[in-house]
Amino acid sequence: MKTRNGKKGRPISFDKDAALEAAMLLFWERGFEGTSMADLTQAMGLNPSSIYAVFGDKHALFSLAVKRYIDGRAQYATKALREPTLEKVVRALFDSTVAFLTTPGHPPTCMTLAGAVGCSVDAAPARDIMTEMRKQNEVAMKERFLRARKSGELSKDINVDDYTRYLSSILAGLSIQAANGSTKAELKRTSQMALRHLGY
Amino acid sequence: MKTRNGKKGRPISFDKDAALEAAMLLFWERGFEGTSMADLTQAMGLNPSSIYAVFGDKHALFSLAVKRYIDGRAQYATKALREPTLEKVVRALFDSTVAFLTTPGHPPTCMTLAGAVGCSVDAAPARDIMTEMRKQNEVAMKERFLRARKSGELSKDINVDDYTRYLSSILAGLSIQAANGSTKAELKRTSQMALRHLGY
DNA sequence: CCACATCTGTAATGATTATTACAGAATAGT
DNA sequence: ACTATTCTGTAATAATCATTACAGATGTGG
Repeated sequence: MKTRNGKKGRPISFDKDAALEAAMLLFWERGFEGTSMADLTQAMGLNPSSIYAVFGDKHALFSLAVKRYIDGRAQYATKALREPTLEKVVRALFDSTVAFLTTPGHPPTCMTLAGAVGCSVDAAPARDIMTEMRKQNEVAMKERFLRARKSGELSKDINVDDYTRYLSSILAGLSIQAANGSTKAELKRTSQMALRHLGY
Repeated sequence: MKTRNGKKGRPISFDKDAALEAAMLLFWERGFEGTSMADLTQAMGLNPSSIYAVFGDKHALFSLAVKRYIDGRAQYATKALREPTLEKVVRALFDSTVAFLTTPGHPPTCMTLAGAVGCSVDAAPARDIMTEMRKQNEVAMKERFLRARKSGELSKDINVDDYTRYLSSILAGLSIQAANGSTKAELKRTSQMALRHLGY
C-alpha cells in the first residue's frame, strides 16, 4: 500500500489547500464576477482541467473559497463570541475586526462585502451565498447576546434582535471604512467611539 | 429657426434623461461589472450606436449614471445636512436613510456600495468612482459637524473626524442591513438605537 | 509488465463581451 | 432641390468568457 487510500490512477500533483487559498484571496479581492477562470488558473498555478476536476465549476469553486474563508480567516469573529463576559465579547468583536481589516496580505474588507452585492443574474447564486454568510454571522452574534441576556449582563429592556443588528451594522460599517482607505488608527478610534456609546 | 440651437443633422429621437435613468437603475442593481452593454441597450431602449454617440463608452456612461444618482436620488443626504440644528441633522440623516433604503422602485442599498467594491482591474475606475463618492459624502458630513462644533452643539471633546466616521459607518451598515433583507421596521429600530446612543 | 484509472496540458468550443463599420434615414442651411 | 451633417439600426469585429475534448503522462492493482 503506497497509501492514497486505495485510489488508482495518476495522483494529484499540486497542493489543494494552497490552490484553494490562492483562489479565495483572488475572489476576496475581485469578487465573483471580477475574477475570471483565466485569472484563477494563473493565481492557482493550474490549468483549467485540473481546477474543474478537483473543485468543479466556477460557482462550486467560489463556494469552496467562501467556506475556506469562513472556516479560516473569518474565525476571529467566532472566537470573539467565546469571550466569557458580554463586555469582553463586544470589545473583542471590535478589536479583532479592526485587526482583521488592517492585516496585510489580504484586502482591507470583508470578503462577504466585496464578493458580490450588486451583480448580474448569472452571478446571483454567489451573491446569495454572501448574503447568507452575513446573516449566519448575525445569528451567531444573536445567540451569544441571548446568553448574555439570560445571565443578566444584557438588560431585558434591550431587544436582542435590535442589539444584534445594531452591532452588526457598525461592524459592517467599519469594513466599508477600511475599504475606503481608513487607517488602523482611524478604525480604532471609530470603534472606541462605538464602544463608549455602548457603555464600555 | 426651428430652434435646436442651430444644430444640423438628424435630431435625437429619444429622451436622454429617461435613457440615463434606466441605465442608472440597472447599474445600481447589478453594479458596473454585472451590467453588460447588451443589458443596457435593452433597458434604455436604444441601440449601441446611439448610446456610444450620446453617452460615450461604458465607463463614461457609468460616470454619468453615478452623477445622476448623486444629484438626484442621493440628495436626501445633502438635504438632511441642511437641517438647522445638529440633533435635527442627525435625526434626518437616519430617518431619510431608512426611508431611502426602503423606497420601492430601486434596489434596497446605496448605489455606491452595490456598484463595485471588489472588482476586476478593468473595472477599477468604476470602483474608484464609488469610493470617491463615499468619501465626498463624509466630507460633506464633516463640514456640517464642524459648524455644529463652532456653534457649540457638538462638544469640543469630540473629535469631528471620529464623529463623522462613526456616523458614516452606522449609515453604511444600515445599507448593508437593508441589502440583507431587513424590513423598514427593523431598520427604524436599529437607527433608533443608534440615535439613543448618540444622545437623541 | 500489463490493463486500467486518473490527472495534466493544450487547444478548441460556442457564447458573450465591449466596441465599431457602414448603409440608410432625417434634419439644417443654402 | 441639394448638400452637409448627424443620428439610427444592423451586422460585424476582435477579445474574452466559462467550459470541455482529447491526447499524453503517471500512477495503482494484478
